[in-house]
Amino acid sequence: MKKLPRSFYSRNTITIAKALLGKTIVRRIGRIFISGMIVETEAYLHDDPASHSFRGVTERTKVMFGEAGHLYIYFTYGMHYCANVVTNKEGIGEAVLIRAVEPIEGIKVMMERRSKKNEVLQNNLTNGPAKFAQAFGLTTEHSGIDLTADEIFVVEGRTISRSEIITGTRIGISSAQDELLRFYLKDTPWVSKK
DNA sequence: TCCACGATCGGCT
DNA sequence: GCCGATCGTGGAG
Repeated sequence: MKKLPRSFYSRNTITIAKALLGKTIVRRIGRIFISGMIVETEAYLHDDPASHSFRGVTERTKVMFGEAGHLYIYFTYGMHYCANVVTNKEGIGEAVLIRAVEPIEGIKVMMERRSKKNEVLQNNLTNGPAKFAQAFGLTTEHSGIDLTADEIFVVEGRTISRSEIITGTRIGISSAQDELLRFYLKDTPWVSKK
């Protein structure tokens, strides 16, 4: 399957947040493939007080201001990582947070990383941004990786119709709480819990 | 230097 | 439903 090209990522961030739904994100580790269908995203914009880019370029956030189509991963709450896709033009500072995926390949590896039993049956493996990052083994060491290269990338998945996309408010933020910048697929048990 | 807080999760009541 | 874990980041002083 074909990787999404740079041009996919260097567009309007909200468009990309919706367009990523149904796509498959893949991590390759040697011959092992871990993949999942993206079912929930959030957009973080340049003039958005909830965005890490809001106060300008810092050591942590500089990759958000870099070229589109790279990963921005940050560490939070002293123990969790969250992964974003950098979007829009270089210098703008926007990204899409991947909040949840439906596991496809590498489920055994994901379960080992999450070190929990029956996670798949309970849809608990990747239904949250830090759970997804943990299952895929993503940390700040992977921040800045180019998604058009071979280690982590996104490919076409299921075709999603407009009516399948639910829009809502973002989760876990303390400013801009009313902005409708969260998008998820209807009728899937793999979205995060509120 | 210091320190409050966080794009969360899981366990406990 | 609530609360504690746990530490890097960056704004304040």
